[in-house]
Amino acid sequence: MKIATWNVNSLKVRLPHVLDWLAAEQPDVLCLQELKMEDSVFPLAEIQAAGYQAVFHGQKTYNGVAILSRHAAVDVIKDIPGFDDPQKRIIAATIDDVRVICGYFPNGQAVGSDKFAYKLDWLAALTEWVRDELRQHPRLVLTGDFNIAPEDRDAHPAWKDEIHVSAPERAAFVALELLGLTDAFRLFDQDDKAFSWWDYRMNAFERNFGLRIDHLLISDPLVAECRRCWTDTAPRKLERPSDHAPVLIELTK
DNA sequence: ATGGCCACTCTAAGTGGA
Repeated sequence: MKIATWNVNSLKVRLPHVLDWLAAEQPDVLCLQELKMEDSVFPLAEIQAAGYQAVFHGQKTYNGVAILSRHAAVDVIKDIPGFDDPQKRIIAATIDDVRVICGYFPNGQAVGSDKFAYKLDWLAALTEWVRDELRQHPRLVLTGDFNIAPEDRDAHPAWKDEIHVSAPERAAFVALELLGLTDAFRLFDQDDKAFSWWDYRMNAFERNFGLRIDHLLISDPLVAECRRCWTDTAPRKLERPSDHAPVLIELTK
């Protein structure tokens, strides 16, 4: 089973890239973030024509998440239960025997800002909810755009004490791991300076000034089955790319 | 590196992203 995550930064603009990538990589599950569109205009027909089903939770201009899958997605949850939030950032579903939680974590803008406080509140609510989800679904993946680079090696050295790398954000990431989740990327040898996002400005991609902020955290039964985790930088090289690259895991079952 | 980009929006500049 192959499970992927990709912040597409507008599904309207990136739909051709997504369809090409589905055909090339043939993932069983693809989690998308930053759709930036309402459900009424979600391109369901095009995705179905590519051989995928979809559940989605969209929003105009900002946010929006979706799970595309070969097989049916059931027990769908949208938003963090009990957390009052107008921003559409969470969708969860069970596909085959794996619980998939797809999240577009808040950016936070700047350490100490109102948006930073929202990010930490959101992370705390997420953590308590995922604890419950894990009890019900031992085979679980929490994936998406976390907007957190968990360690120094996950950020270009120019990023210091800023948003995405601050101590409170990294502590929140560790709190998720302490639920019994493992950063699949670090199960395997990886290249140095392996990132998943690069700024559109300053030729950041060509110079590899990036961050690793898109993750797949997997529960212990899936750790035992995980044989590969990698970032596919090919879509970042296309004309008019998303600023994020897809990240994938491959499970033996 | 800190800007210079990109997507979006009551199609103008302004907001937000990371």
